[in-house]
Amino acid sequence: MMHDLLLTSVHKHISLLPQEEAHFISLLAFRKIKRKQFLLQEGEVNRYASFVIDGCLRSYSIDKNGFEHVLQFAPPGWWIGDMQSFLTQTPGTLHIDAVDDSEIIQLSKNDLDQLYAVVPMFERFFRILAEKSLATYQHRLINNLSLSARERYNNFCQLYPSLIQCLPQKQVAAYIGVTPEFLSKMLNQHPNKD
Amino acid sequence: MMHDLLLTSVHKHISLLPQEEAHFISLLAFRKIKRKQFLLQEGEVNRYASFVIDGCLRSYSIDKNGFEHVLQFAPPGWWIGDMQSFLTQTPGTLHIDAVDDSEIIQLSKNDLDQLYAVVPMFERFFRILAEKSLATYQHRLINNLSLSARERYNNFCQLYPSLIQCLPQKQVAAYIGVTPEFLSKMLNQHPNKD
DNA sequence: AAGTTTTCTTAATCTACATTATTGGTTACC
DNA sequence: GGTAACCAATAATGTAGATTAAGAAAACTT
Repeated sequence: MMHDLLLTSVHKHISLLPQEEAHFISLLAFRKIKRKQFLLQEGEVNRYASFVIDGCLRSYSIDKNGFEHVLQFAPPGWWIGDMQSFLTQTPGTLHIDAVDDSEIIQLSKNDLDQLYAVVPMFERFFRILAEKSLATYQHRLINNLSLSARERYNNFCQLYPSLIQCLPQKQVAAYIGVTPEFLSKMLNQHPNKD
Repeated sequence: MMHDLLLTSVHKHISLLPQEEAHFISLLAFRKIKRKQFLLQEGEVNRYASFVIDGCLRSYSIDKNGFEHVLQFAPPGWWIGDMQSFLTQTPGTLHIDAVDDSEIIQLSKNDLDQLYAVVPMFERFFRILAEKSLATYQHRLINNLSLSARERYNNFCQLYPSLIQCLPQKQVAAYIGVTPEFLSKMLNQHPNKD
């Protein structure tokens, strides 16, 4: 069923009564996003948490020279949003769009806040998600400070083997923090060097 | 009183009954850490969440060439730990030591897990902390991908004006991701350029 | 199927930052 | 109070990766 992936993820961390689960499901909205369509643009308020069930989205910022820097790719099973904007409900700095035709499930900030009051177990669920995500970003930051471009690329391949196949090279470059030209040169001059 | 700073922080996000607060306090352990003393070393399991009430700690990793990269500074009012190690209770990759003589309050992973069961409101407290921290790391990552060393330095000064005063330059360098030599040159060649 | 857009490749040149080495100035400590 | 340990400054040299520019190869569009 449509919510299976999300419910599986929820049940991995918390147990719910049938009516709690039903209430949760009643708050969810299904939505399709076509390739290259925006889910969010810089300056907008991120009013929904979005869970990807098919396709792939990405969040990124555009710097003052017009270059894109990818914060996150979200294949099925991942949440995506502009955290800062979502938490404070103020205009954000990130763009989010679909790199493939995608299907997502959305939960509004208002509904989420009410969900916390009605089913406090969700506090735990999102605490655990946030903590794991936090540890991941800390690790990525350390990697960016200490590894070479080649090492960051190998890392990415190892961490997201499914993404490497479906993403254009320039997106990978914008994630690991090099120009597309340099990534191309690197891959063709020292192929598969590990 | 000794726990004031921590309780103020807790009350900013959640309300507690007197006996809930008393229970929380009963789980806390006070500890002093002398300058340069280790709170945690690479390969150890991080069994305690630590809240700084005086002084300043830092967490950092050491790369294969022996260079330090600072993940976080923790002045009074901040939590510090190796998140990955704390969550999984497996050996971690970070070092944590005191940059000044410090005083901290510790809460063990076991006690914290029990606290969640006894006083579920703490799920919310630590969810909020994790979410805010997550947004901060995302922002720092984007900065590292898109800004020059000079801009990252200015950013640091603006974000942590109190730290700039008490930290040696080489620690700031290890945080923003440049060598101490380059930071020194940068500051003396283009002083205060903003 | 031709045309348009996007992505990848290659190569020359450039630069932000690293590396190495030396110095002098503090602070910590037997 | 001397010596070790640490920290900042400076400078010469080196390099990973950026920039610019161009053309080739895919990939969508109609």
